[in-house]
Amino acid sequence: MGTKGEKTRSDIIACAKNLFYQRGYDATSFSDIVDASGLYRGNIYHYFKTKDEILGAVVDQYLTELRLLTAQWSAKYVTPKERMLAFVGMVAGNPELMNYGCPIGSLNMELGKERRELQLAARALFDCFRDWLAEQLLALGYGDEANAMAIHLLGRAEGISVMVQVYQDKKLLEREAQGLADWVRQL
Amino acid sequence: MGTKGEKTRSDIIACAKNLFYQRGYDATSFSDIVDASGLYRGNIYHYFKTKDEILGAVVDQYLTELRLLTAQWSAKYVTPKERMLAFVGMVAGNPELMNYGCPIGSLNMELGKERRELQLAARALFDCFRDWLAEQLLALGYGDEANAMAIHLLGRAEGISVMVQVYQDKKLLEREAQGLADWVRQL
DNA sequence: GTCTATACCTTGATAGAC
DNA sequence: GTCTATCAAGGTATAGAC
Repeated sequence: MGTKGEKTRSDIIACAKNLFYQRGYDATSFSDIVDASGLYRGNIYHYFKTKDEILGAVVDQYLTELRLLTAQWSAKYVTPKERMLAFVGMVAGNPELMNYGCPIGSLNMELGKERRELQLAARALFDCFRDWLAEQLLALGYGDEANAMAIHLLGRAEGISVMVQVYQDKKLLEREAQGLADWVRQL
Repeated sequence: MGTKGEKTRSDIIACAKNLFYQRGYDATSFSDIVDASGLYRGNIYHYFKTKDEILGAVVDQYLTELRLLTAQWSAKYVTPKERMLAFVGMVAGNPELMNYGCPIGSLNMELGKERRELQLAARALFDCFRDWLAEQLLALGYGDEANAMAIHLLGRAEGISVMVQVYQDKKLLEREAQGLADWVRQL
């Protein structure tokens, strides 16, 4: 596999990732990806036979990024609370939420509607955060509850994403993120 | 306007409402609505010129239902807390959340992606719940915060919907709904 | 690995007979 | 108000020359 091919491939993935996030998976056509990438139809078909295949690669790309992100947080912050606050900070400091919502949440919701095979792959992105958060909660001394608490935290973050996207209100984001940070601190 | 026409029209709306919820707005084609309704293409075009028009009618239909629902809660329950618990109970007792998520939330998220004109109409559904919840919080003695608290409650409910749809876990729904009910009780 | 051309299907939308 | 036939546009998918 040559270097040029790898670049083309990753360009396609980056383009599709953006479009899927900003327009949604269904609303993005194969042609949209062709246009946005500046490549030729057949060239893209050389790498991916179907749109679903591209989605698989996009999810893999997300997964790689999320693993890197959580690893960086683990390296940068020492205490479990600081680490979880880094997660909350990511939500609070993401103004794109107002325009397109949470990339992971919106993708899962869309695929969760009668496309469960595809959603199962996208669910791994939630698992990634959930497991990392549960690790921190275990370190804080929570035992069996750690997993449920991690899902609670994730759900709160998703709820904030939804409301922020619906009302496009920066104050709302700040206020709710603050509330979630408080929840982490009182653990 | 004849009775028959009214029935046909409401049949179209009911069909589209179902499909939009179960598959999503983009994933539902005009032909899907034709097939599901059992009517003929041209007949549907007689009532609605575009798919967007059908969406508008579906949103209106939701709005009518939500207003009826909150009015019924207001009539059935006396205290503000009981009323808000009725809202939480609706979330807890809705197993369809596992399959398709929150109808209002998923519709808004989908339309919120570069289709803001359409999403603005769908936002009214959130406003309906928000205003009614804020009323209850005002009655509880919360002043300026009532609105923000109503949005917090709505957001929590949306977050639960997302996580339940993603993990399709009934225990998760029960546990999180319980937590939300506790939050209402401690107000 | 790059690019052109095209086949074929589904989409939203319409005109007009009944 | 009901139904049929059809439209142009845009969709996915593919073959094959370079």
